[in-house]
Amino acid sequence: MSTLKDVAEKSGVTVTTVSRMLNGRGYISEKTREKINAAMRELNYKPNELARALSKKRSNFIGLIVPSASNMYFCKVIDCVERLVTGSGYKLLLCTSNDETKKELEYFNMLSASKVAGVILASHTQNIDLSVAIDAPIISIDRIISPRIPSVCSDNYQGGILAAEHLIAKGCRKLAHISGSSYLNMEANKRFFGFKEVCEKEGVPYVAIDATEEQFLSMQYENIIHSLIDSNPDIDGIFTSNDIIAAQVIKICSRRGIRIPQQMKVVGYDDIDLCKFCTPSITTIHQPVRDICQRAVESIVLEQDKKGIPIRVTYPVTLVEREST
Amino acid sequence: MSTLKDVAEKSGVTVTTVSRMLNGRGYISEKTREKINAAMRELNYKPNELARALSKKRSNFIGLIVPSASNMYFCKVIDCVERLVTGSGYKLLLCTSNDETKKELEYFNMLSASKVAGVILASHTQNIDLSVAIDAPIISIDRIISPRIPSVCSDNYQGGILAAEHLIAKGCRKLAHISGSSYLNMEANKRFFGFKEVCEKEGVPYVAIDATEEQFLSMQYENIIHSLIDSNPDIDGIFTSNDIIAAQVIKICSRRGIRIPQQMKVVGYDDIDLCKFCTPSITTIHQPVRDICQRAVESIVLEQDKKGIPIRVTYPVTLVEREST
DNA sequence: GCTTATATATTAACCGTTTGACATATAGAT
DNA sequence: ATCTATATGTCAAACGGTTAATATATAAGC
Repeated sequence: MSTLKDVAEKSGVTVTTVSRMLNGRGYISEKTREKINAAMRELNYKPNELARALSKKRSNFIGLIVPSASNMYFCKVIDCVERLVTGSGYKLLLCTSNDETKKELEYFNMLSASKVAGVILASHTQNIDLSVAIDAPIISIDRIISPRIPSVCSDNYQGGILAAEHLIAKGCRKLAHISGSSYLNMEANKRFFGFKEVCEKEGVPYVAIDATEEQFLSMQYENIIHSLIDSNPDIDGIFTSNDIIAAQVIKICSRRGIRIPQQMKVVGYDDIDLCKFCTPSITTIHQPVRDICQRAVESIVLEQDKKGIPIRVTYPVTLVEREST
Repeated sequence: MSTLKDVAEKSGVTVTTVSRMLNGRGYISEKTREKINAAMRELNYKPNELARALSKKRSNFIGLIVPSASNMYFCKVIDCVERLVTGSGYKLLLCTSNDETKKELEYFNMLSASKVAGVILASHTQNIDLSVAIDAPIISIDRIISPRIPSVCSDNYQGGILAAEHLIAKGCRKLAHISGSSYLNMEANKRFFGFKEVCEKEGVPYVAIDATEEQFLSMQYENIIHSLIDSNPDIDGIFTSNDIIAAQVIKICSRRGIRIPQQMKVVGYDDIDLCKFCTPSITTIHQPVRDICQRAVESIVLEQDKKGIPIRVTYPVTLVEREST
């Protein structure tokens, strides 16, 4: 593996000159530039990123912490972030925390030790001031972690409003809401508040139940869905806080012979691919994941040059109507 | 941010002593060990991983290249690999190649420049000898890339056999096979060969169609499914090369009023979460993703110490029966 | 008491870059 | 011919670790 020194020797200049060219500082004659380029090509030179980062006291890694990579919503986040990070000349260090604070802290230490350029947090960690643990910009996605850490969210409150309005407009007389684990993501609770507000304004009765953290991670909600329907057989519309719950509602209704959308209408949340693949396909609230991720990555990149970034950014959501309503 | 030197000064020894302790080389008195530990704690010292890697000429990053992170099968791979990599003291650099050779090469150069400890390839790159591009162990998942690059696969041929046998045992009289893009993953083609062999042995007629690369990436197979059914209205069993196609078959049958499993039986491949969430749920061939990933990560770790690893490893698959058959 | 083995600490070079300080060459202005 | 800008290049010290070679202290063996 050839080094800067090899390139310098081969092209008859010093390492400083080569480095200067590589980093676009100072002046370089066209002739020298040519010589260096030729040498680099000939030696198949690739700058050692570790040495470079050590010297600059900053790597071009960006850390992304998600609870899990097997949850389809986070997959979308991972996919978007990876493309954006790479597109901006950085590299993605992926961390899955299982939503455990202990693991999140370990990852923070690890990322800090690798001198990452920034961290994007899509995992919980309520009320922990992580900024002390790392000397790099942090930004959280769809969660507000502490007053000082910037966040980029979608309009969860509005999402709840859209869902409730849609169900009511479609003729539902009694609604239900099933949330993910409200403990894990306080922001997402706003979906319920929006939903609730509309129900109350329109005088439509509703019930609400909350899944546990364990259910969220294992993605198994059958039990609570069954008991919800058992104890409220008159419900004709369900708004779920994520699409995975919605898919299971559909499954259970089908088993129980409840026809969708005739007897029961379902609105999910997130708009993951699953919505399209289900039969019937799922009406849902579309989160602008791409926009959110783009903002997050941009923030990290901008903060490299100490440019100020807004502390709170909110993107609008939209309702996507499919077969389940 | 404190350094080794700070720790050494604070505990009244030299950096070598501290480093020696950190790396568990040579001898350290219990007293010294205590002093150093106290100093490290007090200074909240974290070794700079970049410096360490530079010095050792090898980082503890492991690169994973997948076509896309939004495909549910690869999500599972990402999730498994991340956990295993972290569990072995490494960090995951995630790369999404879109199955483009050019991008894969770029990623290889990038990974090489970051002195990764190894690369796990779950993306195509047929017949390119990537080992020249990087001085680190490479291992491919579910693909055979070149004679010299080790791979870990599941038994695709057997998967095809299980699927066909199951459909025939369930009473199907005419079968169809829809493959992903056979161009992208030659290994997966063996699923068809296994399927074909059983059909021929049992004297069951079949048709086979192949999706395009574009369809694989966009996950939209509706067109070919419609035309398959249009031109072969007598098919009563379909074996698809991945679960996403299977979900769409179910969707289209439902639209066309073809009842599943009564009039049409469907077997998918991979056993991603989607199978459970679909209505009806999907019978599929289960790939032991965890085992495969574990083997892959272990291989990379073992090769750090130049331990030999087998060039080809194959894991068995199983059929998981659900509602679609 | 002297030699040897074992335990512990030190010095300094190296990993591959970046970069501030400084040197030299060239050309234009006076 | 001298002075000043401007262009081009060089030296050497960081960055934060690792590690081979070497020195010193301690205990054991005879």
